[in-house]
This record gives sequence, structure tokens and C-alpha cells, in this order.
Amino acid sequence: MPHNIADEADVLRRKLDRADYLYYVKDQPDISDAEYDKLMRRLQELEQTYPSIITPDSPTQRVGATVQSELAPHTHIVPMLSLQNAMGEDELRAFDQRVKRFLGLDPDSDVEYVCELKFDGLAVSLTYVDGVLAAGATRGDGTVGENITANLKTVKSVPLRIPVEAGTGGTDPIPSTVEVRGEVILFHEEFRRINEDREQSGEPTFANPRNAAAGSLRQLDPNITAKRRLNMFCYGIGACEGRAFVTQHEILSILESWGFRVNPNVCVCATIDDVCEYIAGWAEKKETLPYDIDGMVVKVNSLTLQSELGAVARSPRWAVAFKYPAQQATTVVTEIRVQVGRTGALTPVAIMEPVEVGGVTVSRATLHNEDEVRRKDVRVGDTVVVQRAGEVIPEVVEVVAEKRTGDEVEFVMPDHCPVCGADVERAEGEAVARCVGIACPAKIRETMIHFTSRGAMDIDGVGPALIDQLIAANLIGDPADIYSLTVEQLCALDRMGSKSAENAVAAIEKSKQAPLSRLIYALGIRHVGERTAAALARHFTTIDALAAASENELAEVPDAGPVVADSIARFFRQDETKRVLEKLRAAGIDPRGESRDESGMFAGQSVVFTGALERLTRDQAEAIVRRLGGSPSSSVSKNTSLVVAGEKAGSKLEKATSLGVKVMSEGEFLEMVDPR
DNA sequence: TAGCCTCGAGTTCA
DNA sequence: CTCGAGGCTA
Repeated sequence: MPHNIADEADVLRRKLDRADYLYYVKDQPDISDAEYDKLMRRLQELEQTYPSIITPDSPTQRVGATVQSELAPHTHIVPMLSLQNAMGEDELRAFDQRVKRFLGLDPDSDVEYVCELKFDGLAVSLTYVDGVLAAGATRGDGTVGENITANLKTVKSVPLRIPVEAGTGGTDPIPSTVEVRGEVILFHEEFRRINEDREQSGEPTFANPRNAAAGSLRQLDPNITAKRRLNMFCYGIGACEGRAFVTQHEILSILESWGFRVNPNVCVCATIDDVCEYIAGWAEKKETLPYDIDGMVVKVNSLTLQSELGAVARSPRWAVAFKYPAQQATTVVTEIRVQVGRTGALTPVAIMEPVEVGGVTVSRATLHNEDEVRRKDVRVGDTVVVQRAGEVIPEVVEVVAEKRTGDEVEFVMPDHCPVCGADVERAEGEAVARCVGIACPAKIRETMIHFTSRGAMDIDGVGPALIDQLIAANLIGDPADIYSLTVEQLCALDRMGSKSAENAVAAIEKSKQAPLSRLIYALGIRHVGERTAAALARHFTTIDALAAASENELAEVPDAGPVVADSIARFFRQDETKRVLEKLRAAGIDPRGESRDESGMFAGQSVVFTGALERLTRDQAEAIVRRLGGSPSSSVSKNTSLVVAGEKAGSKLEKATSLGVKVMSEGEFLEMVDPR
């Protein structure tokens, strides 16, 4: 072998190590992907030709290890302890008092703490011998874990060796043996990517990033792990040969200088009050992180005090895990009810024993459709995990299979409508089953609620409750009947005073002025929502022109194709529709189309609002955009011109940032449309 | 014809 | 907010 080959390989390894470090630990890449690939290919070439030069810490060894038949046990030198939980500020202060009592300190004195994020992932330990990664293992029972070295090597933020030049300029030698502790996690973006892939290939999806990370790490085939871009944050040291530390905070900085990824969100707090304040500050902010945390870890900063405090059973007395109120909880499904929507869609809804999730009581959650019920295999009597997706809407995450008794009842979609008894049909290739009944009371009710709703005729004071009463009293049978209601009729109903009756009638009267687009939308034609209704109104200008249009004419409207055209034509052919339109006209409703400013500052642009707006309502904000010639939209894509992000903006903001779409705050938006 | 972009529809709780 | 499906475009 030529003498300089080993040297060249070494230089390549250093360059690749540095590139991995800058990219995966520091988030500041210095070379392009192409350059990286070139270096990697050259190194692989050399190692293939001269296998004797391969070292265990070579970057080529991150992938390509062979499949194992089972995971070998690994004994930790220093056990990995688990932490006691604190469920609120009270328990946190109780922990502080315990610490002081144990140390024989005055209850009013202060102990210095370090607060760190508690990642929702998998705790692992990395063992380095003479600076080279020798073993990696899961926590296991704390004493013995599973050896997952090959899998951990595929995690790019895990250094394969601690560079000799690290630390304080060489005067501070790398310990001969050191155990580095941390948490392996999946970022949200990567979690989504994995689940999308699995969905496409028909594999079951992971319920949450933690499960996905655990599943990926405990793979027997490291090639699979390599495809899941895992990440690791390090926060502690177990055994350490020939080096002592003074504080937890010092440990974090040393780990960072050794090239480990250390999370920057750390706070040294002089008092327990500061700790509480810091933790409260993250209660909301944690949702903006690109990965999951399930709380905060609070540690006594001084290692001297730590060893004085020691441990009880398997948890140290010097640390505690603060848990934010759970965003997930388990409960029991008591019933799967079937609801009938405006379009006749049958939706299974899980009725559950009420349970607290993130501060609110949840008792029902949609199961969307029959396929979804099958996929999650939810049965009546099952114990299930529920969470609030996107902070609000409850969702059944998964069934707790271990709690099955065998008495659970599988769900079957009824073949007759639970409300009117008509046949239920599921169109070829569609996910939803529908009631075909023409006069299904549920459909009529939902149609009327839709007609009066915000965005449609917007009749204030006429909501679902009143509509139910009116139907029961036989006062209305279709939406047009609303316009013949009198104050006297309304007053005669239960729980209806003269004042609210007058208000309702006034609102009904006012709605007669609604623009054509609203009326078209209010009719509730299948496949015609707000946007399509607006496009139709612009194109036809009167309801009669729309009603008379042929399918070909309808399909000429932008955004309307054969399916939409067929649905509209079919709707206007029905005798029922003709009767209702006649009644509406008789009541004095004959709206004209509206025009828009084509020279406004948003002309031809698409604007998306996300998060909670403080000074404007959604409707006001969208009206401003429309007035200035733009179209408000609900989803972000690369065609989006602008995203206005309010408080607690979520995935849309993330997407906008990743697509490089212009983003501004509500304040900046107002400044722009109305500079003063 | 495939893949992207939008829109429609359904849903929960305070 | 999320999913599914219709329409448009490369």
C-alpha cells in the first residue's frame, strides 16, 4: 500500500467529521452536499481498496453495518437514574424544601438550580474509550440496557470520536473512559416525512415522534435507522475516568466543546422563584419548538451538593422532572355514534368517559370515516389514548392493546341512515358513506344551520338551538321559510323573549341584502364552498343566470370542472330547488354580483392568515385583502404571496418559512394596508 | 397522466 | 386543523 494512502484517508475523515459537526450539531454547514458526497466517495474508494486502513470511527462506518439477530445487553458503568416527577408549582417548591432540609439549610435560603428541556424521546448512553465511540446503549432498567451501537452511529449529531484538540487547548485531556448521556429524538418535520412514506407504502404509521424514534433505534437493521434522520441532545455524564466537574452547567459547556449537540435552552437559576418563572415561560413557548418536550428538568447545579444529597432507590434527590399538564390522556370508549351531516355524510364519533386533556374535559372525538376506524381499530369498550391535535381538536391517537378484554365490540357502518332509515351508499373510491334519503331530517336541519351561518346568510340570533325549535314547531321546512317568520311566532317559543325575537327578525331582514356569492354559498350545493360560490357569482351576476346555465357553461367558470358543473346543474334541476328559489324571490331576495378592485396592492396575490390575530377578526382581515384585490387562502404553498402570522402560529408558519414565503406580523400587515 | 395546489367538509370545547 | 378529492398544469 502506498504510504500516503492512510494519511489521505485520515485527512478525508477529519474533513467529513467537521462537516457533520457543523451541519448536525451547529446547524451551520460550511460545504455543499455535493462536496460532501465527493469526499465521502473518495474515502469509501480508499477503504474498499485497502480494507486494513478502516478505523471504527471512520465516517463510512455510520452506515452499512450488518443486520443483527438480536440486541445484546450492555451494562452501564454508572447506572442511568430515572427522575421523580413534579406535577405543578406546589410540588416543585416541595422538592426545593426537601433539598434544603436534606442539606440542613435554612428553608428561606437559596439553592442554585439549572433548568433544561425534558425531551420526549429515548434516553441513551454513549461510551467513549480514548475519545472513540466504543458503545451506545438504551437506558433499559437503568443498570443494563440494550447495545445499539450500530444504530447510534447512524445518528449524525453523535460524534464518532471526541477530537483531541477539543476542550481547553489540549491542556485538558479527554478522559480515557467517559459515558455521555442524552436523549435521541425526532424533529417534527422528519416525523411527518417518515409517516408519509409509511402511509404510501401501506405500513402502519407511528402515533408520535417518540414511538417513531424508539422504533427506529431498536431496529436490528442499522440501514433502516440510517434512513430516519434522528437527532441527539446531550445533557449529562455518567462514568468519567480522570476528570472532575464542579457544576452541571460546566458539564454542559464541556460536552459542547467536545462536539456534542447541547440544547441552548438552558437557564441557571439563583432561586426556586426564578425556576418557576422560567418554567412558566416555556408553557406556551414549547409549542413553537420543532420537536416535542414533555416538561423541564430541574437539577441542583453544584455537583458537591448533588453528591451530598445522593439518591433514593433509583432516583436522585438532586433533580426533578417538571411535567406540564399532559396533552395526552387515556380513557374508555363507551359508544361509537354515527352523525349525519348536511351532505348526508355519516361520521362515526367516539363517545368517551370524560377525561382532562391539557386543561379541558374531552368526551368525544371524530373518527372521520369507516376506514379510519378500521385503521386505528377502535372498538366500543376499548381504552384509548386521546390528545388535542393542534391544541384544540380532540383526536383518538391509538388503542391501548394491553387493556383489551375480548368483550370489545367492533364498529360496523350501518346500512340504513340512523336518522331517517334510508339506504346508505358508499360511492366507489370514496371514503365517506352517505345517506341517500331525500327528506332526511338530519340533512334538512344541517342545511338550515348552514344557510344561516357566518359566511353564508349570516343571520345572527338564529342558531342550531332555535332552528331545532322552529322545525319541531313546524314553522320552517326549508331555508326560505325563515323569511316568513314573525315576531309573534318566535315569542311563542320556549326560552324566547320579545327582545331576542325582535333581534332575530331584524337579522333575518338584514340578511336579504347579502351579496349573490353568499346566497349561492348558503344554498349548500355539493362541491360549492365559499370560493367557488364567489367565482360563480362573478361569472353569472344573477341567480337566474346561474340556475339556467348548462353544464358546459358552468364548466367554463375558473376552478369549476365536470364534477362541480354536474353537481350544480343537478341541484338546480330539482323541483325542490325551484320552489325554494321562488319563495326566496317572493320574500324580496334578488342579489347582484359584486365587483372588486383589480388595482389594489394585493391584486393577483394570495394571502394566508395563521395563528391568533389580536386586533382584527379573521373575517375583517380577509375582507381587507379582498378589498385590495387579493384572495385570502387557507393553505400555504409556493404560490402564496404573503403569510400573516399571529400568536401561536403553527405548521403553516413552519411551512412558509421552509418555502421561503414572505411572512409578517399582524402589526406589520396593518401598517402596510393602512399606513398612518 | 402524475403531481401539485386549492378548496370543501366535518369536527371540539369554553 | 386535517383529510380527501377536484381542477389545473407540466
